[in-house]
Amino acid sequence: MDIGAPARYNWSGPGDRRSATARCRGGCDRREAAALTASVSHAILAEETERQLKTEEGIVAEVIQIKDIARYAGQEVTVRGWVYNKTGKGRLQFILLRDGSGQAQCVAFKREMDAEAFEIVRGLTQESSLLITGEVRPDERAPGIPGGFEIGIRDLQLLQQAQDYPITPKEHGTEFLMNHRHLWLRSNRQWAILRIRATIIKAMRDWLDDQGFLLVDTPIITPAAGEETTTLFEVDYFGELAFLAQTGQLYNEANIMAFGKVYCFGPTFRAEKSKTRRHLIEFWMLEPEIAFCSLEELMDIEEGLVTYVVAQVLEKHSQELALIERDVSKLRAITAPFARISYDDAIERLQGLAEATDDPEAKAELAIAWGEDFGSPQETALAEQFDKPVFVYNYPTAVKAFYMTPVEGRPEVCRSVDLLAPEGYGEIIGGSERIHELDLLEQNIDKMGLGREAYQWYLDLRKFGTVPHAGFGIGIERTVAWICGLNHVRETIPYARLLNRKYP
RNA sequence: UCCGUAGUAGCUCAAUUGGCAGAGCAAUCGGCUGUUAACCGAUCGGUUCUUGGUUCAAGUCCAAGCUACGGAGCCA
Repeated sequence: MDIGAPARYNWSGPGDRRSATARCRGGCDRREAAALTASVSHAILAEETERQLKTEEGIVAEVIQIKDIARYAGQEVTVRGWVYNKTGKGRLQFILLRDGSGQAQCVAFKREMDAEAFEIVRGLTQESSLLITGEVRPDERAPGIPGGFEIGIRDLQLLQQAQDYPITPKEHGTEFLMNHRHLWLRSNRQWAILRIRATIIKAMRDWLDDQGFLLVDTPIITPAAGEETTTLFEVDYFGELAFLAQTGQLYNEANIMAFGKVYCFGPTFRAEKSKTRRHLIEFWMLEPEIAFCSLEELMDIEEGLVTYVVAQVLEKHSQELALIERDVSKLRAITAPFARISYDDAIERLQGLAEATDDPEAKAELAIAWGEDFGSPQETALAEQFDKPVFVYNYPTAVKAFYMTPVEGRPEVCRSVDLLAPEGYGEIIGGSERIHELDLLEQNIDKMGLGREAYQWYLDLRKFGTVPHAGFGIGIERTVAWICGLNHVRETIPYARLLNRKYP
């Protein structure tokens, strides 16, 4: 469990008025400064004021980001941020200041600074906001991100003295942390995960852009179901029924006929009553779609995308991966090619595993007959046989969506492929060749009872220059959970929407 | 929706066979010149999830409900 910012402080009660700047910018008396706290605080935040301050009395030096601290060794700088931790040793005080880019230890010696400024340091509470000015010096004892450098405090300006920050140094329960998600984001572990998430999304988009894909946005409010009607959120669209999108795929199929290779990226919504570590009600998905593409070519693309994303995270986030204690040797193993096994083969392997085990419980969990879709324990058992993601292709047509192409001469299976992540993270990608023949698609829509009217535009695509094509969807949160080694997707998104949670 | 576990101080938890409601952390006050979730001393802190029941006596037993967590199904 993640712990919050540690803090120890033993001075400054609620009645104290310490939220004054150490020195008012007009050179005014400190008592006046206290009275002016609010207006000064606002002013400090303004860019113009910052420039003014630089010209006065040396309170503010060059404002830097803590991630760049090593470049400023020996120089006086100003950092702006929040108190992540404070350790008092009497006349010596340590502040761990975070500024969003990193963390730096700031050290206050009573003898070396103004008495009142020192008292402000002594009274600092967890998550109080302030500006600190002082000299950067290398010190191998200094913790931080990156660490190894600290700031000897010469002066500071308190913006706000925080009171009773709820996330304390000891462990907290999931419910408490999720109720305080807006504050939990400040904790190291959450900070690291969400930075990696951003890189994963950027890497996916960079790779696709470089491969000649075009980002083409698809609607969030849609007139018809993408797949099944039971899992949709309904929207009142000026008196008519509409739905929140659960996929952009059908629109992607229209878009490839205009642009060749496209992808959409956005939130999708599923009103499923799923309550597992792999499910969110609102989740983000990236969906590429390619004209003139076979299932084999689709697997090549997925493999290229996933290996690039993992490599980018390894290259850019060694610091964050260390912070969340991810075993990076497992990630370094993620290189092409990935194993490709058929559904038939997968069933045989699972039946073999079930036979091999003596544990009756495990035997029951693994039991599967041809034609059934994999359950969660089966998916995990299958993926455990590989130390890389594994492709499983040609699933039974009956368990897959209506638009997937049947295999020629063997219509009971279809040209579909899932990518299962290792370490029990399950399916992160689902994709297929799409049916491009009008008759067959119409038959399937009728068979599923979906109603042709709603799919007229989709059927049009098979009338005006239809071509073989394929595409897939990759779930961002599952990918982040796997790459970060998290046991639940709720930590992979800033504000998770779960079965019983829409707050904060 | 089903199965399992839990709900006690702001947080994380303890409380023997049904017999005075307890600790660590946080907060508050004091001490400390190299801390890494610092440490030491003191103080403050309670509708034991709710409702009803059994009992001389209920945090503990019974019933119903609520909430959360873990798992299943469904899926990315």
